[in-house]
Amino acid sequence: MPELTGVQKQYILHWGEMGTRWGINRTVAQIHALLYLSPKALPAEEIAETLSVARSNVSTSIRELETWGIVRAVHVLGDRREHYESMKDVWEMFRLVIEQRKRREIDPTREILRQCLTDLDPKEVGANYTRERLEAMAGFFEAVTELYDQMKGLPTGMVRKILKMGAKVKKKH
Amino acid sequence: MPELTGVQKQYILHWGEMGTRWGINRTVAQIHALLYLSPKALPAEEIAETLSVARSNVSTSIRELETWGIVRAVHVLGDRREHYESMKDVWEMFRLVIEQRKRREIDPTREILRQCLTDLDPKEVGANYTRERLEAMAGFFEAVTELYDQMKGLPTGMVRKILKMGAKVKKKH
DNA sequence: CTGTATATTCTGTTTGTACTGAACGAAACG
DNA sequence: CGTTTCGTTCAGTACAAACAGAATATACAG
Repeated sequence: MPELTGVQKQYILHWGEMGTRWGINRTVAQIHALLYLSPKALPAEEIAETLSVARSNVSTSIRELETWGIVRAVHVLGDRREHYESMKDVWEMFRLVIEQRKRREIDPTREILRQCLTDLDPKEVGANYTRERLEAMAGFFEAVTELYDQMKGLPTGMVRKILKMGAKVKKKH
Repeated sequence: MPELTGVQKQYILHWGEMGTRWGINRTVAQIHALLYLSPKALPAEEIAETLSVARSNVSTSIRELETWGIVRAVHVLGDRREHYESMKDVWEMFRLVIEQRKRREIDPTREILRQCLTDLDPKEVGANYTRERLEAMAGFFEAVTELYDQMKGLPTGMVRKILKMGAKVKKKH
């Protein structure tokens, strides 16, 4: 992946842009896009050059991608540099990312909601209303978690099957 | 909603924190949390005081929440200020947010991917590999869109039913 | 029409994050 | 054992988003 073609550039730039919207930093997203498109693993230096960012930036970004488990270092014979490659299975990549965001964002929220419901003093003003609202919110997060648990084990093709079944159930009503 | 109770404070602060992680600004999220817990609509001033933020900040944040359709202004007899209230149906709220984020983030990405596949010149080096990767990614986004379309019309309880069916299908294999 | 209350827009400031370049450290090479 | 090559960490800088407060606009009351 020496010089980028127009299409590659477009994809990488767009991916970087999308990343920022999802709370993922632009460089991290761009590096991932680059590695995803690259048929072979790339050394840090080449990534830095290709994207015109500092090597230190590449270093920390790669670290983050590794933490997520969607990029890993591989070794090339006769080269002592680390080469980085992206996971290519798109479904698995998103599964990993979602799993971890769930852990960091959904789970703590469920926890807080439970805590709030425990702490809620029935004597204070409006406690009933507050409880009602918190319980509605908590119920939603429980359902989302359930949904996640159901989906996480499913192989790729399975999702579509279930979707079709869902469509049928919907029609009946 | 004059003074906040401990539980309310906890919820609002956490919600603000979560917001930032999802690319939603803290004040917007906090205001939403406040209105969600409030049994009655609140005027801008009271929101500003309760959360200790500038009224201008409240103004723009409310505007954003209104754009999403999860907060609206209501009028109170004998008071010419606008009072704001949050939608209380959690599922509907998230449906609205997701719908709009999909429009702004998923749809353009699908578009770009299609564009990239069209623009891809078979003659340039590695075109086959690039196409393979882009198609895998495009396929994923198509599936997500399909999933979204299937789900969007479903009433709340229906989701669980489908999940149960999914669980069964899974067991068979 | 004038004054007052409310809402919005604008401008400058603050704050937090991303990033660079340099310093440092560690591993391989000769 | 010194030198070179990589990789990481650190300190300062740059940038973008969020925010406060002032200025402006709008609507209502008397």
